[in-house]
Amino acid sequence: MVTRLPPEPSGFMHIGHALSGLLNYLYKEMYGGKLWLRFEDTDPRKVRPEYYDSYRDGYSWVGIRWDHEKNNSDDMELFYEHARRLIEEGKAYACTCDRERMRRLRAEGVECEHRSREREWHLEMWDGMLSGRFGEGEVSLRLMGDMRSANTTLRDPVIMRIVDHPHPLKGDRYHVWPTYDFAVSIEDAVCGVTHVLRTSEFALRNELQDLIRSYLGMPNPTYVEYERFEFEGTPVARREIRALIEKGVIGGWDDPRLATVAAIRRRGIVPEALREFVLRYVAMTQSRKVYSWELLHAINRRLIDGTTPRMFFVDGPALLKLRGFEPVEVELPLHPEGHMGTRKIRASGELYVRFQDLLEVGVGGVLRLKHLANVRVLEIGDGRALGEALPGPPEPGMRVVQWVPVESAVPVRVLVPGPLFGPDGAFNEESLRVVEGYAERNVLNLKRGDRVQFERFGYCVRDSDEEPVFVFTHR
RNA sequence: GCCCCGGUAGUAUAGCCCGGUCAAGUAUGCCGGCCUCUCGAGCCGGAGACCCGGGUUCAAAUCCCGGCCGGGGCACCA
Repeated sequence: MVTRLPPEPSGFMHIGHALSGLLNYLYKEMYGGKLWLRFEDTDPRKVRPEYYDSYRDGYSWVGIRWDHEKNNSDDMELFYEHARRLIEEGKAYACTCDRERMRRLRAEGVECEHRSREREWHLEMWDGMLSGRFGEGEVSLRLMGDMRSANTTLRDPVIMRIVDHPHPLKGDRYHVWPTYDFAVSIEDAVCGVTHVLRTSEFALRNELQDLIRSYLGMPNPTYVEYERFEFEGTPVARREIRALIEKGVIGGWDDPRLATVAAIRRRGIVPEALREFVLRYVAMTQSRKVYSWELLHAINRRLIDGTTPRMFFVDGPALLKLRGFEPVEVELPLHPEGHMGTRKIRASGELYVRFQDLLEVGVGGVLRLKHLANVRVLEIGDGRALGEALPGPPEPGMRVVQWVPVESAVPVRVLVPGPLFGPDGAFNEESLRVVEGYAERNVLNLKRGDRVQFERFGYCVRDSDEEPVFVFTHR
């Protein structure tokens, strides 16, 4: 069994590519087969050199290991050879119709006069294409298909066309490029691909690609189609994302609200979570699916929980002064199960706690400063309060809260991404909330990419080495 | 407009091909409880679905027909 990953290096890799890649990888692993990474880079105008690596990195990151790699652009001579053979055998012809006319005739199912020209003329035109005698759009090579087929892709599609634009890898060495269907058909056969697992927008092309191969005497693969993967409130279409970036609505391709691999990685999703997600929730059915992020987040949470240290972060802080409190240094576990060691915090009589907690406990109420002391609230003012430390251990029923000493508090910002679009398709103005507050000093020991769970707030990833800025992963 | 393909709880899936064991399983989310010095983890319990209408059959989520709804394709892009 041989499967393949066929990315077009023309934009950033997103979660859909990762999921689809995982499906191909997992299947070939299951059957002990081979996997190809093959770049579909036959449109010189769209391909950008930096995206080749973006896919290699992305696939590697999710844990995919491929057995072979190539670029379609490496096989230009092969495409030329097969194209010529098709003309010689009367299976392809040169056509000088302009784009508009070709489109109309194909829609109407009508053959043009070029189709019935003599073979020598087609051969001569083909040679002319290769030698640079024609400019872009003047001639193209078409497959002898079926102009009356209900499947419109079979109506003599163009298989080779002239492109006057340098290719990022090949420079201006080639001016005649294969179209997608021609390149894929040949490459899948050449690579020995036995199973094509892909999204269903290609379904109509199966018949065409099989036809091309039958003309060339090549074997066909088995096709398995499934719907594209969408996630709630998150656009995946490149042009849509590009528009958002250009409008300045989002920061870039790794904006944490996005579903690009760069974004979910930055946000703290681990690759194992994606793998488990595929096994558990992804089915190769053709029904429409819009996954909710919760499904992925729940898996991710379980995976990172045991190895993520806990720290204190107070959002919506209020200054709490404690009457009669002796400064102490407390040592608290980095993880409730105790296997991650401890951290220390020196606490004095002035602390930040969540104002909301104070309000909910109310004057006269008692709350527990976790691992520090019980406190009776004496007064609550505007963003400040006065309390009295009580001796003794925590008692059942007390609200246990996080706290940060004023003198060592680190001002922290947490970027909390939400859905970019609401269910009605309207842009979500609050898609990125910036939560400000104070965190314990120990957060400064965290490096960019390190995760923490801010207790009673959620899992976060440090986003910058210079500043204490975090990205919210999930609850 | 033409051509394909789908429709199981809020979400994603299992079951459908080979009709009965499905008064429909699982996960997540939600609600309630237990546990816990986090609103995290863990444990227990609860509510929640076969798009609609016909047909075939002793029996239909499963087979057939129609309708409705949804998705995709109709480039010298991939």
